[in-house]
Amino acid sequence: MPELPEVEAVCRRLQDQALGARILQAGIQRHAITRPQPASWVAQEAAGRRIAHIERRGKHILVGLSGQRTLHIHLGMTGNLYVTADVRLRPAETRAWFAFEDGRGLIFEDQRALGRLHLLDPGELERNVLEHLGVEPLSPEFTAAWLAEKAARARQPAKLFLMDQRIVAGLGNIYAAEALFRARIHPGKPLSRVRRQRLERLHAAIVSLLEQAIASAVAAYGAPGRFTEAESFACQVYGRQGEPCFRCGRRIQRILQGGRSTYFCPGCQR
DNA sequence: ACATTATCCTGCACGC
DNA sequence: TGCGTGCAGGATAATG
Repeated sequence: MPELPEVEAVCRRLQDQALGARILQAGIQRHAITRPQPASWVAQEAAGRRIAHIERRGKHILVGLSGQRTLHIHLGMTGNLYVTADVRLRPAETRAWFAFEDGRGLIFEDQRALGRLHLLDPGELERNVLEHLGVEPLSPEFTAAWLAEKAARARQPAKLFLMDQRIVAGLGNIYAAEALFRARIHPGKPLSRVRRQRLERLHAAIVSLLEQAIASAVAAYGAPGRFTEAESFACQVYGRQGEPCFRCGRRIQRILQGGRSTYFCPGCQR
């Protein structure tokens, strides 16, 4: 499941391989991924443009094209975006492809097809994407003081706070759970009831967790192929229901929050 | 106004 | 063996 670190790894690789390439032709294999934009329109509009810059915002990939258009891609649960040596050879789960002049191409692969791809003008990019995203957790803006200020008004469970992309952009189910474990905060506890010292610990945990995860995601993503959370990062609570906590030995529990699984240690997180 | 639930998708694990 | 069911979840829409 691509969260911020995996998306960052994808972007760095694209910056290495796709910058400057000109899109000769594009194809959308699964029309639903561009909704509500017509797939044929997206393909036609992308053709002829050059890849000028590539950025990440939260879990969103922004491929800046010539002529003030941005290819906006969200990988969803199972998506992957990479440059292939021969764009004529495309895997079955290809949802969209962008052929370069030199025969290479950009492939958007997505098994479950929950990912999205749009072609946006600057106004749409701002209104449809950027406006809805909170602070970048690895930017100077994200400080312990900033988190404490937001936390003071946070009434929802801590896990839901961390997963809300409008507050902090980029954390998903795995890293939210792991950060709370490291800060020893119960996922159901509103952050408004968490002491300042714990919040500082949470801030530090988020930053160090993401930095470590980026390093391993970049390393794991060196060769073509996909990554998994297991490859990119060693989880201490996620997916470990019933197994002993590495710190206190109690069994890791799984609960549902907002219809999603949350893993935590009942001994360490109170 | 807020919180919970359904929806989109596919593959896989599971039980009968 | 095979089939149906449920589950995984990021983000948004719809519902209560």
